[in-house]
Amino acid sequence: MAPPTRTPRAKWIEEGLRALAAGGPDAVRVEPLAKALGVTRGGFYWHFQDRNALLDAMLDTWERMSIDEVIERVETEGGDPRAKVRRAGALTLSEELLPIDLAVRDWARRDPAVAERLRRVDNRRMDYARSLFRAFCDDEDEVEVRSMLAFSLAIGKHVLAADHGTRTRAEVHDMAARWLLA
Amino acid sequence: MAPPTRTPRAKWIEEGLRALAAGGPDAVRVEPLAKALGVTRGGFYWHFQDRNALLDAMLDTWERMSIDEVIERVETEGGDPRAKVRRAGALTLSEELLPIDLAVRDWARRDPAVAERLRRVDNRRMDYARSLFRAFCDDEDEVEVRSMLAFSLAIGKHVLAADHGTRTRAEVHDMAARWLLA
DNA sequence: CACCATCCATACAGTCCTGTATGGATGGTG
DNA sequence: CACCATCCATACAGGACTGTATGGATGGTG
Repeated sequence: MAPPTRTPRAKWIEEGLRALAAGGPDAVRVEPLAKALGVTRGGFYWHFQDRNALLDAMLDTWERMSIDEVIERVETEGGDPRAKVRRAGALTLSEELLPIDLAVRDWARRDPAVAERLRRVDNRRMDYARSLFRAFCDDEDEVEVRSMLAFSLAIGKHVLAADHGTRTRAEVHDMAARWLLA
Repeated sequence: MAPPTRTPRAKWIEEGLRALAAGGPDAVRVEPLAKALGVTRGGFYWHFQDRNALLDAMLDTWERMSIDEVIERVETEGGDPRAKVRRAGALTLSEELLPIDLAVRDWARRDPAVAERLRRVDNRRMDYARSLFRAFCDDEDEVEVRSMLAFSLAIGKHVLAADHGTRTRAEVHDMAARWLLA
């Protein structure tokens, strides 16, 4: 019923996400992917209609990975709301997910379908952030401002290229996070 | 001495930046650029050694545009520090410069030379932001945090895809900015 | 052990791009 | 008006990739 496939669909998607993270959507090319997997393109067109079908499948798994799994992990681990905010930020922008997230974010600027997906994901993230901030912040405007700033800070941490003099980026990030969670 | 050149160097750079903003570095291709300018590639290789030389030249002019010109304009217009912060943010992420900035930021993730340029630019921006925040904020740690958050917010404003319920993005951004400038 | 689902290799036609070479065209300058 | 700097068109060779077609190979199942 389940023969041990050699290069199943998921492998192509995984390698595709790696390529996306490293070089953007234009770097997701069937031939190099096959080379990276040690095969030829032969099997690819058995799994996928064409290159676009792979791109779609990649976005599907990304959507699941970067929302459902993150929220689930944060909730099962528990902790107070402040800890959860930090944990959710750390998880969604983990070593593995961060480069994909940034690549998708850039991609969304030129592809409306990708933009729509990103909107869904960011909305769920913001909803979750709001729910956490509300636990220790009454004013609804302030909840919105803090959520927005927290999200911006999480992105900015990885996207800004500036130095911070004697401080490290992590130190500044931590001070800013403390400010937002006060 | 200066014959009215038909498609001078600057035209190629300008069109190249347009392509960069629209589709990232991979979209900066000589043939399509020529088509957009209504000529063939004939003249391109007279101005530039190769495609990479154009990319370099584009980054040169971007560096000038997005720092020197912005700071100069903010300083000549004057105003109090809080107004200057807002003005600098609005200018560096103007309709014209924003998409280029985001494209360069993404590009920097996979090209060390671009990353180095971005670092130079972001450092000058942060230095300028710090100098403005210091005008109404004594604690040096707080200056750093506010600068970092302000910069992150400016990026986040354009990069996050979430909605804000009944509020608009501009309203939330304005509330957040007020918070940071308090 | 025959069969069939699953996957792979190879070859081909077609597209789009790069960089180079070469021969103009155009218009201000001396 | 001849000249020269500046720019353009065209043609060529080569590279990387896409999608399709076709003929296997491999291994669990009945």
